[in-house]
Amino acid sequence: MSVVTRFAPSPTGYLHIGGARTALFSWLHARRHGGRFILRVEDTDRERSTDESTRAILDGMAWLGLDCDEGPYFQSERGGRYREVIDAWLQAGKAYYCYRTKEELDALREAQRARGEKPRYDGYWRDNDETPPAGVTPCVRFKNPLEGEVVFHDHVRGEIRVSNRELDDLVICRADGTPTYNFCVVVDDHDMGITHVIRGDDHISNTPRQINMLRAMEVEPPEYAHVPMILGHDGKRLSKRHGAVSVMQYEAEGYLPEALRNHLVRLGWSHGDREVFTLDEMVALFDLDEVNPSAASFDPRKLLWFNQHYLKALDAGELARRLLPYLERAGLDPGAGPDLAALVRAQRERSTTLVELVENSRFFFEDFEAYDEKSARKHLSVAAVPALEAVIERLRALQDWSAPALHGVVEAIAGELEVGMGKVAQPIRVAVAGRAVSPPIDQTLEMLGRDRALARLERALEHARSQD
RNA sequence: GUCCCCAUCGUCUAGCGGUUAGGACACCGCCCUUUCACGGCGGUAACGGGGGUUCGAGUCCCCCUGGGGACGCCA
Repeated sequence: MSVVTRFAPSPTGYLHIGGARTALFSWLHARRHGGRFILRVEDTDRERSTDESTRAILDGMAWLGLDCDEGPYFQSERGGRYREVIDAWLQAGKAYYCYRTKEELDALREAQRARGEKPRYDGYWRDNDETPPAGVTPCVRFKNPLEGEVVFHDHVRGEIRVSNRELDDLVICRADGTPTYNFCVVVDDHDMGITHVIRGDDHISNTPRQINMLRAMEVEPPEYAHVPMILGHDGKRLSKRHGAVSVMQYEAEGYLPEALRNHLVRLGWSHGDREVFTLDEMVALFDLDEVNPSAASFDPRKLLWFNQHYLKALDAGELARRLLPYLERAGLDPGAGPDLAALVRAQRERSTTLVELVENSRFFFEDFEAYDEKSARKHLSVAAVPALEAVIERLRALQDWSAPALHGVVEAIAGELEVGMGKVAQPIRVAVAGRAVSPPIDQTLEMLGRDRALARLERALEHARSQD
């Protein structure tokens, strides 16, 4: 049988790290087995679901390269089908109307808790012939089996057994007529032919109930894999306090999808000593049965390392293309600077994100107001005057404005002045970049261009002369 | 409170009864060097505790501790 997996987020927020990892595992499992991957939006809670969230989730999936073969399906559009099953169950005695009010249920739960019991519905309206109270609109509950236990094999946890006594009769249809989550999942997973349910382990306790409902539909349950949660660096549940929790926030901060994907896949899954995986390699190697059952913490520093790794590894032309929006967002004109592929090659080993790369490269695109104070004091003092004078003179005369020729000039001047390369290169660097950090000075000058470089050198010479 | 789950360096992890407990990130040192980086080399650092089983336990079992999850007319 061909594999069908799904990712089923509820549109009540953006796509966060945990959801993205679940989606990735689900996608990988489908791809690995040549199956299909379905996206299903679980928007039965109309109060909390928003179109904006749906869009954010779709954007996040697209950015991560997790394309779906079917969907997105929306549960809000499948009301007829749910109604049909509910009516059938009511008819067959597999479900019943419950007239318990919210207040009664609260009191019941409170009493149970006070007695040290697990709070659960007491089954009052199950097989009850009493006349329904007037003025109460009932909800519908599923008749969970009273005896026996549910046993299933989980691909990451192994065998899981839960006694039906632990389970109560869950609401499948609210008083307002809308179906609830656990019920919709069951109908959808069956209708859509899902073979492997891959989801966060916070759903593990829903699984026995869902299996019971699947049995009520007289179908075999799919296979399950409950993947561990991702915790923040402090070991607590991931939240806004841990910085960027939305996948698209990482995009905004200049991370590459390759990096986030790679970091995510290594959270809970490994393949020997290997750290770096291309998408194709993940697809070829990923195995649900190798997923680690314990929760993992998200380490932003490792993500940074992956990001720089891909910055160094990816094609410079491709990265140049991806750099465009970041330049624009930074208020820079991509046409006002050097060739972008060359820029990427020069800056990627000293940048960890695209945003950082842009900031490190600002001076190539626009003039700066002032020198970095510390750098200017150190490198643009009167002591730098002779070197700057020599540099300006020689560069004016230089015919071939290329890195090798520029390198020759710097080297020659250092030799003539009998000083180290740093005594010449650093003043030039501060003069043209405004600070003491930049790519190798010959490359920096070449990319900057003759006119810009000479103008900035002259300005720096004036500055140096004025220091005392 | 009740039920369930998890447990190797700070973090991600390898390990699947016999290992000097390996790798990666981070950190520290050295080298390279015109800056910052990159790179190279080296280093610090872990089996939560207690009982078993076994000739032998990080690996299997139990308890404790710690952490997490679930207990909605939320998903």
